[in-house]
Amino acid sequence: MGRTPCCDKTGLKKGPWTPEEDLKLTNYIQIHGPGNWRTLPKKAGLERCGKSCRLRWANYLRPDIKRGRFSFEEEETIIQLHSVLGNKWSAIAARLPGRTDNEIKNYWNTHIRKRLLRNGIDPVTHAPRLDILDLSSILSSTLCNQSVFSVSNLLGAQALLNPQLLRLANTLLSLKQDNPEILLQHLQQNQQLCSNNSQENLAPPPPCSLQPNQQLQVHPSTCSTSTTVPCTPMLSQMESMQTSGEGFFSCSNSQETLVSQPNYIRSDSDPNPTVHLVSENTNIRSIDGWSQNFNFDSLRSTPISSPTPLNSSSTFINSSSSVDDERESFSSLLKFEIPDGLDFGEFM
DNA sequence: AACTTTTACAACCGCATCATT
DNA sequence: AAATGATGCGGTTGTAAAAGT
Repeated sequence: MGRTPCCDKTGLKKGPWTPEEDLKLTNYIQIHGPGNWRTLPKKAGLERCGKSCRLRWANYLRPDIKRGRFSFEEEETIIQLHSVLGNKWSAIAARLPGRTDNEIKNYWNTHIRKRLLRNGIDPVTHAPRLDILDLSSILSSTLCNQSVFSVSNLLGAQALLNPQLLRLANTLLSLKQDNPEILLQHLQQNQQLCSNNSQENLAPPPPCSLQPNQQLQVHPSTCSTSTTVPCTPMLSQMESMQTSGEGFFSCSNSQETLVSQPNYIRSDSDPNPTVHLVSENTNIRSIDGWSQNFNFDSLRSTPISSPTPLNSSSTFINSSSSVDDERESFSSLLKFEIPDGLDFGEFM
């Protein structure tokens, strides 16, 4: 069929808008309204295509646009909405007053997406990335079945791209080599636990208990299907991960510090659908309705001394490091709700 | 200080959808 | 019902500023 271009582009200006152009466009729209975008440039005395004018107005000149940095609440709302809506930026923007789809899209691509990736979360699915998930699954499965305990099993099933995960696997192997009897002893315990758990699958897994100098004590809640990460024997490894600031697991030998990766729960019975971020190791139902028996320890370590209240995002006061880093630390701990007006039926 | 690389964001482009004729 | 036009959307690009070497 072939369509004519939205406007005759010959002689039309492209590129950044000048203040004069902005003024012309703003003045025109304030007096006449946008009307027909195609004819607007001519009427307003602009050498731009209508599409360009519309975009400039919608993304930059509109008076109700809120400029400046995204707040914690806005950012978390974006993440939540994106987990429900995907890349429907206009739909997301419609729920963030004063923000444009373009702005949200840019912010997602330059900030949020990268942070999620850094934290081991797939920004598309909002689920933990497979390479990490697989390792924990493999470890759990392996500890439930020592006959397959080998590096090749640890590493062969999936490419483990994260060097820290490789180190973790290596630590397990070292433990096997250096203290085989201890490992065996605990593997037997774990097997027993596995079989117990397989009989009482609904029981919540005991947390990764940890005491100074304690030896391997792993509780894979549901064996191979669980992603519980054994943490105790790799204490030094974990601690080094923690201090590196990039740890995927959170363990401490002074206190139990287990922080879950955020999980999304949709409350189906609620007339106003609400998506919660929870930080508990529990069987939950995700937004998509698929069962997410997900028990993945913190993707980022959170020191015990953290001054931040676990459920408070809005009351946190920026005190030292960069805002981004703090957001990174706390985003997994936040609980918030999608605005009441959100109708999921719209998107399904 | 100069150069290179990275980051952030405004703007563009092509396509899809809706409205009108 | 089909053709055409207008608008909106999302992916991508271009570029200025910042950061790093």
